[in-house]
Amino acid sequence: MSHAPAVQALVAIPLPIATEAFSYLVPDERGSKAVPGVRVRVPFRNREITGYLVSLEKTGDPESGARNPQPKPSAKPQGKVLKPILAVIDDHPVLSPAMLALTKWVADYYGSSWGEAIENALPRWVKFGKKAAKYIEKASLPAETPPEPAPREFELTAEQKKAFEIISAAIGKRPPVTSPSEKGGPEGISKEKSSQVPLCEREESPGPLGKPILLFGVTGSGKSELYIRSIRETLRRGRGAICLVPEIALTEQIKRFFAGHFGDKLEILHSKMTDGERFLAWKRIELGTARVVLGPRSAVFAPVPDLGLIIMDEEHEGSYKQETVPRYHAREVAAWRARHERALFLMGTATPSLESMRAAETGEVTRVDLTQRIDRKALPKVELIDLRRYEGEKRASWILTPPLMREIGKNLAAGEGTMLLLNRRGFSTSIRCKECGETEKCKSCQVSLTYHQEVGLLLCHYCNYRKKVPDTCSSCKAPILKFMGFGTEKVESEVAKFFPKARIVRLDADTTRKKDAHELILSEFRDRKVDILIGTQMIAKGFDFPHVTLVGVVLADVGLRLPDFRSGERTFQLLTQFAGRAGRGSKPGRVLIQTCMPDHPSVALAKNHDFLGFYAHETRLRRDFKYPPYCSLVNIIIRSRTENKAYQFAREMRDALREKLRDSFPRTGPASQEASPESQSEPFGILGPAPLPFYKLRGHFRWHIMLKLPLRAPETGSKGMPGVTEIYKLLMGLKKPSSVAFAIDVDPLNIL
DNA sequence: AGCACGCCGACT
DNA sequence: GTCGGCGTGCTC
Repeated sequence: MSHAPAVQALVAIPLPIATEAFSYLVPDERGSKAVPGVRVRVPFRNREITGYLVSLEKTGDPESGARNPQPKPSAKPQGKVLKPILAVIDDHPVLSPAMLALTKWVADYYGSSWGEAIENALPRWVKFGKKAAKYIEKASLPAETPPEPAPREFELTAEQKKAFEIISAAIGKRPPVTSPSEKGGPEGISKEKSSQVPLCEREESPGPLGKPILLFGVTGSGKSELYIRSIRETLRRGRGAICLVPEIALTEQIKRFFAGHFGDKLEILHSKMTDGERFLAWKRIELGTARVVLGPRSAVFAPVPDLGLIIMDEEHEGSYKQETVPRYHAREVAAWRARHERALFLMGTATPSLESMRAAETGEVTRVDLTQRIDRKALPKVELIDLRRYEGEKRASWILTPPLMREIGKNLAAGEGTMLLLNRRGFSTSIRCKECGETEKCKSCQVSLTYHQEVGLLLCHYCNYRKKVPDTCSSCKAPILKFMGFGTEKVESEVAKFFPKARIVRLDADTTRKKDAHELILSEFRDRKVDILIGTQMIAKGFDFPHVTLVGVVLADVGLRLPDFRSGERTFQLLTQFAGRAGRGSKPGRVLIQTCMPDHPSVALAKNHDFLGFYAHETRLRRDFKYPPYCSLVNIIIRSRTENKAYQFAREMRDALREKLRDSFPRTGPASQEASPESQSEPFGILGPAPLPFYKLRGHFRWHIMLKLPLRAPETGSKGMPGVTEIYKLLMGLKKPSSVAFAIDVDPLNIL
């Protein structure tokens, strides 16, 4: 019997397991190295794996088992003899206490294990090895950056000045949580509790200055300039900053914009960098050599010590949501992190998400408006072209109407840039049999196959299945097949046909397969080696091409009929953002939108750049039908190759959830049948199981269960409602056939 | 996730 | 009689 005060450690395991952390003994000789945040090798069942030490707890006598003075709900050694930690991998923590708390919150909110959330927050190289040491020295040196051009200084407009006053006041009134620590190392959260890690339950209400800011500024109103000044102000106070952009492709654009302002204090962080580059960047950030981090959503986890500012550009962008476990939204992670590290969270966009707009309405977020473009440039004039008026009419092209054609011609003659948008790639949407009316479909997805002329194949846009164009109909063998609909490839060939001298380039998922292709195409267009840029939504996002004066939408209705409550919002955003690409230089811009639904609010209100009008319209729908931001959604997707098994398991899951939530919903008993989304009397509840819009995808049959919960229930389990953590544990505890898989998606963006 | 344990089919 | 199929359950 040992009487020495033994030390126990909680270790998070990066596997999909409901138990959030496992207890291990810390052998005396490893005591000094075993601190929260280090990686450890531990025995796990009959193998050995790497886990993350998340906290330490002292116990009297480990052999006597379960008598913990303060039993943690998380880990229960329940009388078993604990196994010892085999080795401590790191000399210094790879996770600060702040990062441990953040990843814990991510796991709880989004329904993953703590270990998975930790692994997600760390760069790849941590997983493997420690070829590290040789880089560390290099990391503490300033990076060799080529001499940068002197930053262009812009005079702020009156509106920008006012906005900046609010922002800088918010930055100024946020002292760091801890007094700058001895080493200036990665410290983050208040000392009193920081040794015991799960401190995230603490919900302090942020004062008026603790609120995030939503910078709502029309396209071209100079948001980037405000970002630069905000970062500079943050640096001036000795604190660090993170700037998030929707896509890796946009880091280049912003980096160019930032060039000269932050010198070697700027570091880029994204997943397409090599491990070596990432390691160096990570270390420079961690050591405080670099103080400004720029990158896509994953950069929200950058280990910036004494973080003072998080910027999220194009806040409404769907790419901020991760589609793999943990399915986090960088906006929520940033908001939580900023709150707990006393940083300012600054979001910017011309078309806010309904969530952020609503938050501004309720006062959780401070809204700051920029209503004018810089230099008083006018917003481009938008013209709608009603395609129904041209129906049956004889015309040269059935894709490009005469007005659009005319404008393209004019622009070419004037030597100005033109962009054409169609949010659908490929050549033909489908090919249909003239005899029986059937279209060629993907065997594993039941979706129409799209014809791609360039590769001469039919492709499935969901699973990438490809096959040759058949000579005869697959279902009735009739030999007459007709090409239906059109995509970007067809637009390209059509434009080339009518404007043979124009230099045209296409930007979509197909032309950007190759590495750097994206940047290459864009720079060709920027350098005016190309007259017309044709593409999918990829070309609508945040780019600044001053020479573009004409912007055309080939068909605005794509996506407007999708069975997704966000389709209207997405279409409005796409049209408004795309319209904003025109007239950013000295000459005014024109926008032409071809549509069959000119009266649809998403189209009609985009014509007037009327975001507030759209918000008023859309928010009414969401409130009446109880959709976000008036409720929280949790989507559970169940899939199996065997049709019956998916459905059966989905029903078992539904029953278990009903049992669990029985008392939470005022009037929803187990007897209430599958609630329809239309029933307004019962706004909250369990919907489904229902087949997903793409019932058969990649050979899997897919069902989903939707939980409609009161706001904020995922996080706190408010109003007696279980939180996601509890639901996650419940679902993980169900006995599940191995042929069935399920995924939990909290605050889903796509109901697919 | 892995990995072992477990109970039913066609093979040296 | 065994090798091995993958359904089921557990990991401090």
